[in-house]
Amino acid sequence: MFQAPRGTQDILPQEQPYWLFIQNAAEATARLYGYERIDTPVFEEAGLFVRTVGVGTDIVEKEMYTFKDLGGGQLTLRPEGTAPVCRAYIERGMASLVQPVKLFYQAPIFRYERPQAGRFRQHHQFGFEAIGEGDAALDAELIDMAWRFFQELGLNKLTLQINSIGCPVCRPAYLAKLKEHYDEHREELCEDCKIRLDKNALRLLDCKKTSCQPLSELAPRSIDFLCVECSDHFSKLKSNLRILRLPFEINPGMVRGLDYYTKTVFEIQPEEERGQSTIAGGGRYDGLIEQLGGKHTPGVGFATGIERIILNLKKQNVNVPGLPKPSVFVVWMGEEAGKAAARMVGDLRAAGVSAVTAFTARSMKAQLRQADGTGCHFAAIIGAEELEQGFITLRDLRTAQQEPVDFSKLVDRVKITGIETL
RNA sequence: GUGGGUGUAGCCCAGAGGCCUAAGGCGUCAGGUUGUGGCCCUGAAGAUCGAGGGUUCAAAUCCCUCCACUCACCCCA
Repeated sequence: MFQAPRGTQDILPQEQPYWLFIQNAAEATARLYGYERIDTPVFEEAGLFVRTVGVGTDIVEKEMYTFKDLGGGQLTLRPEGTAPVCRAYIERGMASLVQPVKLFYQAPIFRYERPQAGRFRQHHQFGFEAIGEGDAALDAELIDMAWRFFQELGLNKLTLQINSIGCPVCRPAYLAKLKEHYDEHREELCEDCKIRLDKNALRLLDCKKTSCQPLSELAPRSIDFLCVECSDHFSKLKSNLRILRLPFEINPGMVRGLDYYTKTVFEIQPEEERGQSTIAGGGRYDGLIEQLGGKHTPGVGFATGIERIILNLKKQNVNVPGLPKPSVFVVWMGEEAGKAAARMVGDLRAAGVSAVTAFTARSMKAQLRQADGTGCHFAAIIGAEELEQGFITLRDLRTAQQEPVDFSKLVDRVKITGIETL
């Protein structure tokens, strides 16, 4: 027996209403803020991610699906969405469009991880990127859009955390201070953190180990070391968020797992949740485009995990609209009626009415059961008598009311009632 | 990568070494109505008891290995 690869899942029909609901909300929100859809390839040159996400990060170090194709190139299944969009921005000359360029996407994301609740090897993200504008007003607008998106979905009890991790001007001095601080307490650090100290000191801040937490609380905070530009940027962000009435918290310990972030970083997560519960995360990446060989171009964006949103929709018992079922089930008895039924189903469909029927001669009981099971609103019954006199018996499966309807009037009759949704 | 839990029909699950030729419920299919669904009744199909090995006269049940799922750590959406 074949099984779906570890950490992947089939999205079954019963799950699809959630997906459609979220997709609709995301697209509506994107439109509201002037974002246009972009789709980039599922795989890219491995170097794109190695260079931007960062050599020392978990994603690059141990989570990428990288393979050699028949041409010998090293390709990687997209482990995150921002770098490909930036690549496309440069490659497709979007610098010559009106700035900022606002793009959104829905994309499968691949990371080789141990699966658990809300974590998969293939998951799906909606991502939003605004490239070509460095002002904090854009950061605030982006965060506002993320927030509105979740409101739109009906998710409550969310928290918004922000931080600023500086830029290449001010970060070196901060990192030096940070290392100094942790170096003094090297012996108290957990094993992982000792390694982090040399490789990526920022990561020390969000170690959850109880032994490391006191040290992190005493650690110097990046927001105290910001250069004038970053500091002004952060102030404007906070002020704009207040204007927009977004309830944010400053979390000086929040860092993100990708190296390209500058200045603003933020996360949205459900209250009273910890661990892998973050439903949206993002920030500014002012150096990314340049790093990829483009002109210096600021950018800011965020991504949200669809599977985690669904998890929360279910946890919060949010009602999502159901998908439409077929409207009419054509029941037939006898070979001749079967032919008429086939024609009738065709006519209904041609008129835009969703219709289904039985493929083999089955008892009326069986056909009506099937009609019931498929969720049809009507059963259009055609047997010897109907055939002879040119009408069908239209049964409303919810009220069990029946009426004779002329062949020629069937389409109009069921159209008036409208296509039913569950 | 590290630790814990769990694997019996499509789904939920009983079963704790011989009475298991593996029970029940949901679902599916059929019948109870010569042309009428949802409720009820009857019947049928559907399980190499996750895989492999071992212990035993005897294994779904005990032991070992592997695999998968799941939860947590790590990290992230």
